[in-house]
Amino acid sequence: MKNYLLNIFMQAANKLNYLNEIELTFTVPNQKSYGDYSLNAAMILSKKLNRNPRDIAKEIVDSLEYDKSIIEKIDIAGPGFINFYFSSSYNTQVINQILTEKENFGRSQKHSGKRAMVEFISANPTGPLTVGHGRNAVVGDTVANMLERIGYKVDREYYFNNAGRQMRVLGDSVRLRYLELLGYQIHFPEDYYQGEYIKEIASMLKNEHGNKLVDEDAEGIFKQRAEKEIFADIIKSMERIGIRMNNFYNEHLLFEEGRIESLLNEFEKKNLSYKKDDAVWLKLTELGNDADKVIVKSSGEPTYRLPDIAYHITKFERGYDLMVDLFGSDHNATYPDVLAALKALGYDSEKVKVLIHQFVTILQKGEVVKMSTRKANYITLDELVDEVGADVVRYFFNMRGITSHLNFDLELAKKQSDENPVFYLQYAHARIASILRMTKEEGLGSSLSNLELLTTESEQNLLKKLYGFPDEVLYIAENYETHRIAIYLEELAALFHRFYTECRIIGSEKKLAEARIALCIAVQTVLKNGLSILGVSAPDSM
RNA sequence: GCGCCCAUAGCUCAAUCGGAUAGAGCAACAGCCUUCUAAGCUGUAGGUUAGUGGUUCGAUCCCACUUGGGCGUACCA
Repeated sequence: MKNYLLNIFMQAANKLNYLNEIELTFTVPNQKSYGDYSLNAAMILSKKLNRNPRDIAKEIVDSLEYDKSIIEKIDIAGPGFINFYFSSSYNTQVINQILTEKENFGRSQKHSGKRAMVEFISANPTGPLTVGHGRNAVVGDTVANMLERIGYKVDREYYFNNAGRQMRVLGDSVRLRYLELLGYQIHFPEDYYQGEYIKEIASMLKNEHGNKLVDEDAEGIFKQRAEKEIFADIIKSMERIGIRMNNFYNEHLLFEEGRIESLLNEFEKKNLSYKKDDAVWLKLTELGNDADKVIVKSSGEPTYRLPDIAYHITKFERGYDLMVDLFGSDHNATYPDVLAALKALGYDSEKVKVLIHQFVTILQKGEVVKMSTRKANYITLDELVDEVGADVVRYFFNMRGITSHLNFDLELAKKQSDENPVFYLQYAHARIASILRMTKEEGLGSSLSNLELLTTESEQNLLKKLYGFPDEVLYIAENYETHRIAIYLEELAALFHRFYTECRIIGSEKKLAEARIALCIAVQTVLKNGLSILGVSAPDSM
């Protein structure tokens, strides 16, 4: 539909030059009486041309040449909106398209040939994934899914570091628990990892090695084993909600390959760093940021900024056209440093898209749970999946815009699991599957030869909604607005449920019944395609 | 103090570059199953879009200030 409009406007632009000067945005009005698509160009132009918008609108409409069997009428309304009404028989053509393209309906080749990387989760292996990580995990995977739909070849990557103070503390936590199991008197510091999983790992080591490890230090087998077990756990948790990484990038590799060293040299050579108080500072103020930051501490250890920059350079070197980073809001101060440094080094930092999602506030018994992996005060993602299932978890985190703070009331999530909107979508899909089973028994199949019989309001509304799907996917993917897939699907499901209530298939005249079956298949296909972007299953029965 | 994000119906959230009468779900109330799944449908009620000013044909959206909240602001990651 939109493409047709763009076509006729391209022709009109030959006559009216000013149409070339603005971007034409066709929107779906929020009120049906304003047509299927609406254009506000006349109002925008009125300022530029200093003319009455309604006069401009009339001039535009008069210059359009269109097929009356496609566009039924064009109105000028309000201050100068141009409203387009498509014919009902044209609307039905979307069914042919969907039934031909099937799972590819909604895909676009706009960005084919390009490679993207989505970096997400990136939690260090110090403990299980929590509900807090869940939002990052689900949104990251969904962004990756969306980019794939618009043509990108996407890699999912998890960046982590297994060095540093936190990991030393982790190793020592396991060591102390191990000694404790062997009957030693220990003092377990408050700022050590308090979680049960530490004891479990210690217990494994005791079972396998007896008391042979008493003289080992924290950094050796204790830390290594902890990392291995925790990672195995993290990967299992990810798999439960359908996430599979292409690569795990260990920060340590940056040191091994000498990238940290050479990056430091490059900063020095380009006069972007200086020494002060035994530390090395990056001249971020000269690059437009607020303050210079330390990249190598006086102890000789680099701060996280340096490997972060080096890591992003590897992404450029690996040839990605788009690099998406998904962070929680606690990182909102760090990425400008990385981007500024990359730019100063000559990389096109526009190719890096940083998405910051706000935190999830967990409410348990009406109170806010402050999550801390170290203090073992957390609710794991696994516990949540056990409680409500993977589909609900994926849908819940995909339902809202990432800039919104998200309240997660655990009691409510459990109690209302039956009323979660995800079931509304899945129910629509299952209902259609059921219809298809029943109609088959009645000897009815789908037919595309009498689609023009689909003239009722609920049928027409469904058709128009279906038409919008590819545009919607493209828009959402290019703007990283994952939650709008959920909104679209809820609207589609609502239109279907209404259609279901108003329009019967079995019992209708055969030609009409078969056209309606075709419509059902089209709706089912789009529901399934949309749900698969979200990573939510589309059941055939519920 | 400074920076980023947020404030919309009782609750959780939408609103496609600034568009027409701000929409859903949940909760509440009133209806709809001898016929394809009632996990559904229909209707009612619910709003000074935190507040004040500004920009213009038009502001939930942009700007300024105020109030309230989240996260940062480390030689932690």
